[in-house]
Amino acid sequence: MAARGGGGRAIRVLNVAEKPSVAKTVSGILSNNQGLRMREGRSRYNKIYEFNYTIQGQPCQMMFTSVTGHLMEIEFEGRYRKWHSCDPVDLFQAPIQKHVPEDKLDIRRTLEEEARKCQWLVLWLDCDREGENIAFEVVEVCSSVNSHLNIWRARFSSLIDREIHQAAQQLERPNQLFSDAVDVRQEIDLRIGASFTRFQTMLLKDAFVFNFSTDGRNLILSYGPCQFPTLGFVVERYWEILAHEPEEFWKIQCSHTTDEGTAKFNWMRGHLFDYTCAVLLYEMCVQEPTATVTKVRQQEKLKYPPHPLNTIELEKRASRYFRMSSEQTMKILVQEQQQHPVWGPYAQQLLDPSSGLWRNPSGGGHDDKAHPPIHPTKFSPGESGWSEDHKKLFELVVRHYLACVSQPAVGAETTVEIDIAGEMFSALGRTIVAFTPTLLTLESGITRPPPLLSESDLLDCMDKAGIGTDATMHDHIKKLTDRFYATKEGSHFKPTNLGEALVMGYDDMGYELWKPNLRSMMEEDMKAVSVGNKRKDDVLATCLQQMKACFLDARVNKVKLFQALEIFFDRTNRTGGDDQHNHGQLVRKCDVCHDSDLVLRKKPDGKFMIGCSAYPQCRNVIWLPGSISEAVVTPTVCNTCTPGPVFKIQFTFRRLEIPPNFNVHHLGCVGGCDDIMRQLIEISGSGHRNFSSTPARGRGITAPSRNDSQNNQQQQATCSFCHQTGHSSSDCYSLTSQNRSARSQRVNSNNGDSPIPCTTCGSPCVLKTANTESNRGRKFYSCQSQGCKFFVCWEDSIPTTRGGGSSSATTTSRRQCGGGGQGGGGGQSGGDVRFVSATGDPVSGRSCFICGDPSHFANACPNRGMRN
DNA sequence: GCAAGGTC
Repeated sequence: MAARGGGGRAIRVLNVAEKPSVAKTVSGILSNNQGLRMREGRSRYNKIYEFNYTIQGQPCQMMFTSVTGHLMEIEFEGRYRKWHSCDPVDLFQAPIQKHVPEDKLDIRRTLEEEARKCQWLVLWLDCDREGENIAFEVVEVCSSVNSHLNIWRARFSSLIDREIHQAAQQLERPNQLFSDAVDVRQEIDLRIGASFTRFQTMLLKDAFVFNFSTDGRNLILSYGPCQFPTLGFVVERYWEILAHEPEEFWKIQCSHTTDEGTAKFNWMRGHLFDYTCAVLLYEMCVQEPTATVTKVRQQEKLKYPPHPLNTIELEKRASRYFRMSSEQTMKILVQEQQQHPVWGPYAQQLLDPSSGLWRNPSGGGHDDKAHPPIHPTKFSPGESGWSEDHKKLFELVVRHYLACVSQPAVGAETTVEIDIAGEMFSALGRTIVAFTPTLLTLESGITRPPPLLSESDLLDCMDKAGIGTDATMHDHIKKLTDRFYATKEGSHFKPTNLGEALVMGYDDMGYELWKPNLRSMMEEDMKAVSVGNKRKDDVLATCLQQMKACFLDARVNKVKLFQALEIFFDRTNRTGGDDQHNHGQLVRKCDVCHDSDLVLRKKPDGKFMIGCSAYPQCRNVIWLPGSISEAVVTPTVCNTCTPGPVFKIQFTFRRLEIPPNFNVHHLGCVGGCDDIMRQLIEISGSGHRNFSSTPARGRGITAPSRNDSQNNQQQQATCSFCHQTGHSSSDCYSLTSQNRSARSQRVNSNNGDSPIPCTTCGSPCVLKTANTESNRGRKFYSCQSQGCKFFVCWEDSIPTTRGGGSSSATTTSRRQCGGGGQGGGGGQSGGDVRFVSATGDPVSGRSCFICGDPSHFANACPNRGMRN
């Protein structure tokens, strides 16, 4: 710390913590609970503590208050807040503002009032990026009323006396770069989330009959950079389960029973999928059954203590051991602890240097900079007023902590390997010399798919991929059920049809928007901003540019979303609200030809028109004012105009092209009842006239053209996917999972004689039959490869004629998959040895090798097994 | 009516 307050007089210091409890605790520590006074602030929860303290020899009169997390929020400027007020793509550049929301205004008043009276501001926010950003929010509020404040940052990671005093004595300056990284995250999250959510919702919500109850709530098909990858994990596992093909395998079981008990030996090949081969080996063992012990290995086994608990690990363990949800766990966490009758003595022993029990905890490799590993802060018997869950959780924290600081457990392990007719088996923990097995059988088993993801698995996936923070992960999981994207069955998550269809739609476009990569890339960029390796504005511009390109492309390919949803849901006769960009949005039935629809379209020059969808056979047209900048058909039906329904249109006019007494926003009707519309046509002319005043912005329809990239020559790299400059396709946020043209070539080149290859892994797809009312009996292809993503397309949408080979599409083998194989599809793993039979013939016409009866296999033979 | 991040 460089500066000091003036002279010997006490200076007034405003201290601000991230939450009320920290303000209270830190005040208690710094004042040593002497002369500590508390008074009310403007906000009910955020008290103000007062005490005297000395910083670097300078007497200080301390005022200590708090905020409750972020003080400010970002939001689009007013005219972009209504869903139909603009094209969702505009949200990638719509102006945004940071403001203190209504429910935080009282906290702002407290800060303003106190800041006016103070010379110093000391920020006691958490020492992570979010905390740094909140610090700057506090600075903004306080500086606005007192520009002379000397601003300091206290850095601490736990509420321990020594650390708090040290932080107060070694004040630093706040770190702008850390805060910048959060500004970038907030803006990207808002723009991507709002644009895709509005797009998806308006496109699909009214276009399908969703056969589930929304409990009276408005259905929102939200997209978020955290919630969607979380859904992705759930769907991906579900697909692995669906794609799992049970496969029979064979293993030789061997055990030896004596008076001391039974030793079970595991076949070191694990299991074989080739029946003939397993039989051959088994027969060799049966004919020559003496087991020779080839190796006895005795070694000391150390069981290392666990790493200290971080919040996520605590949530995972609480979920696994107690079936407590992560949300519950967070709530139950406690601070109080005293001498405990059970673990108290062990703790005392640990602390005794002469016991030699102590060992410094190992590093877990994670550091969020804001919190130390979870540890008991005090002792508590925990008997009074604690719920059972409360006690269990506390015991977990204490026991885990004691384990962390203990020496590893030492055990002895004996491995015995035996040889029967050249086949090796092994057993643990027994010492035997030579023997004839009491049991030697050939057993069959079947591979099982992995289970659905549990909450603990899901938290693990999110943690590994960096999705969310320890405080928000359970919110993202909960959002999946709130949005009807997934259901919780027991402690496992299963995607709903809606959740699966959305992921399928984007996947089929070739996008990885549902995968964690996007968030991981953003997180890397945030880190680069926070250490000064990348500039805030550059990261923002690049990311938004790429996501906008991705958005526009997704809109062009929205038919994929329709196709995916059609598999599960029936269509309504309403088109989606986004349809202006291809087919037009339905306004009413055409009153000239009485056959087709009048639809609202945006022309390439940016002007809007309403014409008959049967053009050029029917040339009916309704003229619109030329001053319209945006027009979107709403679900609202005019109750005056007939024949109905005539859907009202939300218009936005260009301010300079309409008289001042007209509103730029107008929910209008084109059925003839709307005087405002008539007047505006008279004043500004209709859309077919050429106005030179304001060139049309032409947004929304076309993907970024090559001209865009040519205009910007100073950046060399041009992405081959989104055609944006400044990055290559490998760094593109749009993250196509597949080259799109290669993808369509694969489907189109199918000559009908072979099964449709999966566009992801190349393995054959199977034909399935849809079971919804409108598509019942319609066939679609889906990849059945283990661990592969799902490729889906309707059979009748494939342009080529299939020549009698369609039945071959119903058979598939997962071994033909070129890209699958990971993802833990089989419940059985390890030791899989696959044999190709010597003749290469398929194993057919099997009969029991023990008795020769073709009615059963050896595993079901009454004569199976061999006993001494 | 939209995100994710703080926190009560």
